[in-house]
Amino acid sequence: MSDLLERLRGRGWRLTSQRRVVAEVLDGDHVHLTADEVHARAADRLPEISRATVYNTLGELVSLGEVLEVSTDGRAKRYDPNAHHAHQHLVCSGCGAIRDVHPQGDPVAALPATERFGFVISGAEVTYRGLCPDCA
Amino acid sequence: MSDLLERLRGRGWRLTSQRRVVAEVLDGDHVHLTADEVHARAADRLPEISRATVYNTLGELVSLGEVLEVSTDGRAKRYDPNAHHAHQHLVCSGCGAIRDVHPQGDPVAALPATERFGFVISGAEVTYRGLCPDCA
DNA sequence: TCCTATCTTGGACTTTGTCTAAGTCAACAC
DNA sequence: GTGTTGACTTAGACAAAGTCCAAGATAGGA
Repeated sequence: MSDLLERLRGRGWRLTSQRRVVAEVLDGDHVHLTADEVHARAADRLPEISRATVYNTLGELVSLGEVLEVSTDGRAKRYDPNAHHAHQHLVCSGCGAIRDVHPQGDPVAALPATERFGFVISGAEVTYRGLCPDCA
Repeated sequence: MSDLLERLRGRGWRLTSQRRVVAEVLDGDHVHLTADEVHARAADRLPEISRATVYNTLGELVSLGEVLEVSTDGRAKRYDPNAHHAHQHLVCSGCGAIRDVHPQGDPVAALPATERFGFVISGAEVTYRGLCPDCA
């Protein structure tokens, strides 16, 4: 994730301790935290950080394409730092656990022209649902 | 939708005027209303209907499998009465318009066993994104 | 017609997210 | 190293979406 900070500096970002901590919290695989969870973990390291700053920083990371916004349950949005490798999500209907998964083929190709109604398609998001080994 | 009311009566539902109006509002193709929109349209016919009743009724219809809950934007959930024909959704990134679409093949089949991590998969939801003819 | 479990209501409350005005500070120039 | 300045952060008010509850109303069976 340190290269992320370099990329952000290259885009004219001021490198504040708050932004650094948010970026650090979002490091790793299969990370899908809500904004509140990001705030809680960031506050462990930087107790004064405000919710508004966490929301601002997450929004900036999303619009820069460094982080994906995922809403799998209609509740809080989740933030996925794995934005540079195409993937979909597998969600446990029992406990809500989320895994990144890689289906075969391109889902967009499965939509025939007659089913596109003149839309210019830019992409597709797939959410697989099921029960994880612990919940099954 | 009148057969829906019959099915509900068969399941022991009390047939109140509020439930009848909510079911009527949800009649038709390509209907994807938010709870607030359902409430507004229901209130046109039955001014005293409360938001709580609309939420209750929608929740009941969803758990009976008569209506699908769709959250395409992380904002308000939308309610889709087309629950008895498998379909996916195409959403305009410009204006938010939603169409029901029917991709080829089964998206679940595209997920190899090695990518299932021991989950028992129950289904998949696909959201296609793009620009509609008016917004393009 | 009466009874009662179920349903509805209004309003308080919670969660998630946005906005604003005032204060702070990173980065650049010197 | 010091000063300057515009971008950044903060606390708290606000808003949208949804849930919960106690009290009153009513559908449908007896």
